[in-house]
Amino acid sequence: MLLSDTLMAKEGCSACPIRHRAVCARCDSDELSRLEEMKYYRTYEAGQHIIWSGDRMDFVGSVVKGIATLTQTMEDGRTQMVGLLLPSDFVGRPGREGSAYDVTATTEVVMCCFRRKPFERMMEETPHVAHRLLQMTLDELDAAREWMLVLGRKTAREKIASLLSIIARRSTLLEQQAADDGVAIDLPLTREAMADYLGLTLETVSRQVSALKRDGVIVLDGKRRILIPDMERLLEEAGDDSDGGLPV
Amino acid sequence: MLLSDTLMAKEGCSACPIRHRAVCARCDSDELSRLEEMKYYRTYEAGQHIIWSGDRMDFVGSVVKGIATLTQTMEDGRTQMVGLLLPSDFVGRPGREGSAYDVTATTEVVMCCFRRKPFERMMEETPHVAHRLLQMTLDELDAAREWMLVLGRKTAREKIASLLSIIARRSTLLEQQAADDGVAIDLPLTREAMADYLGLTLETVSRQVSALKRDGVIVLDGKRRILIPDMERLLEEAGDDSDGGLPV
DNA sequence: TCCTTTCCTTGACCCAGATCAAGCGCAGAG
DNA sequence: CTCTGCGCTTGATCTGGGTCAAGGAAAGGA
Repeated sequence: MLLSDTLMAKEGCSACPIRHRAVCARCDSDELSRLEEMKYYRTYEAGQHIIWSGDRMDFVGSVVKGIATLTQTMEDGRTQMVGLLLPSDFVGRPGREGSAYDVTATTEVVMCCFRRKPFERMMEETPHVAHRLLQMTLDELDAAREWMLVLGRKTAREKIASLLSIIARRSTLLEQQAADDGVAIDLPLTREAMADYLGLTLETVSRQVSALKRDGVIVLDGKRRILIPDMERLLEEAGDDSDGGLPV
Repeated sequence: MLLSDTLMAKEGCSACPIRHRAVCARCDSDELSRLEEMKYYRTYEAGQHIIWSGDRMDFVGSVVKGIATLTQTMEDGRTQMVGLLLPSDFVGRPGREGSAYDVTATTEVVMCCFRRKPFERMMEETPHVAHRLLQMTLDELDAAREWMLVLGRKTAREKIASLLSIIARRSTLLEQQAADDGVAIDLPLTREAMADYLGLTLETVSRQVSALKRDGVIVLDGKRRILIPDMERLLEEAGDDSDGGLPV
């Protein structure tokens, strides 16, 4: 999700400030009102499963509030997070029956949903929506591939720094804070969830967070609130070649 | 790419047996002839770069013949393969200027290409194409996420088995061999390329391939040709929960 | 108030896979 | 036919991160 779109999302339809614009930034008013009639909201508590892997999925939607995770689990219990869903992120696969992943609410989550069939029908008729979804999916694909580099080739310290910089980038985009004297992020994940995202154990995550703190790369305010005094420094630690990077 | 589509691809337009159907399985003849006028072919030698990361990319296309890889590289030289392109796979990002990855020909590769701008224009006008591309991109996203589990949580032995089963699945789909008495695959990758795909070193790849051979899970015929006497056994070794799996 | 639970930290030790190093085998060049 | 180089294998050793284990701290709940 690009900055400009996020801004548009903020000034979007009053009932659902993010979703309409996120799904289709260029819909005309007819299409907007059709979307309006179709939509409904659902709230999930922290820890609740939104979708189980293998489940039949009869809706698609966007996260409006809160944070959800996409995870895959092997029979023996090893789990890997494959996506992090922040407000404005889309959930669901138009044209697919089932979900391949577990989707779980990390905090309380509000979703804006559409029943899948009518949504798919509308997608067929309104090219803009399909086009927008293609762009969003390409963004997700880029993010997934960037994460493959993190998982396959980075050290534990670099992995932590990568995760923090991605979360920092996304939350500064959403909150639009200038961040001249450092960025503060509210870490929405437990150490275990971070470990599942990074392909590490929670002990290693804890140790590396402590190490980054000891070395002055980050400042902890409690367990979950993290201050990043120097973003450049963090990106260096992450081994990122450019400050830019892809939308996640 | 689904089995049914691959079959359709095989009986598709004579000049380019795979591409038209791959891009749009449901185009009517007008659209097909427009595609026909736009297309051109390019051949790349083994080892040649098709696209450099960061390059402006003025075309999109499909692999018709040969194998190409998608890789990401850090400044210090660590590299991670993020995709494997077999015949019928699509290359390029409609709506994007540059490529985020290096695309390299592993064998001799024939690509069927379209200049990006006209292709994008056509995409706007023919919803089927956009829809088809969305489906293909969703497949790639699923494959990327499945790979995240491999990279983040599997052991070296499981990683090798996962790679072999994915290549076996894909090549049996393409070649349509029944494979009752085992599957034979022509490994199109060096040990180093396999290592880059799996987030390992080439020594570890070599050792684990030897171990799988010793344990009778695979049979080597030279360095590159691999026989899989029992596919179920291999999938077990890969730690895959189901024999099914996603299209890659 | 104390107790329980959940999340986190830190230490001690171990092992899978990395690193360093040597050598094999085959294909193409001379 | 030998030489050379590349891809591959295998051995020896090292180490980053996993595993096991012991608490600490903060947030409810009784």
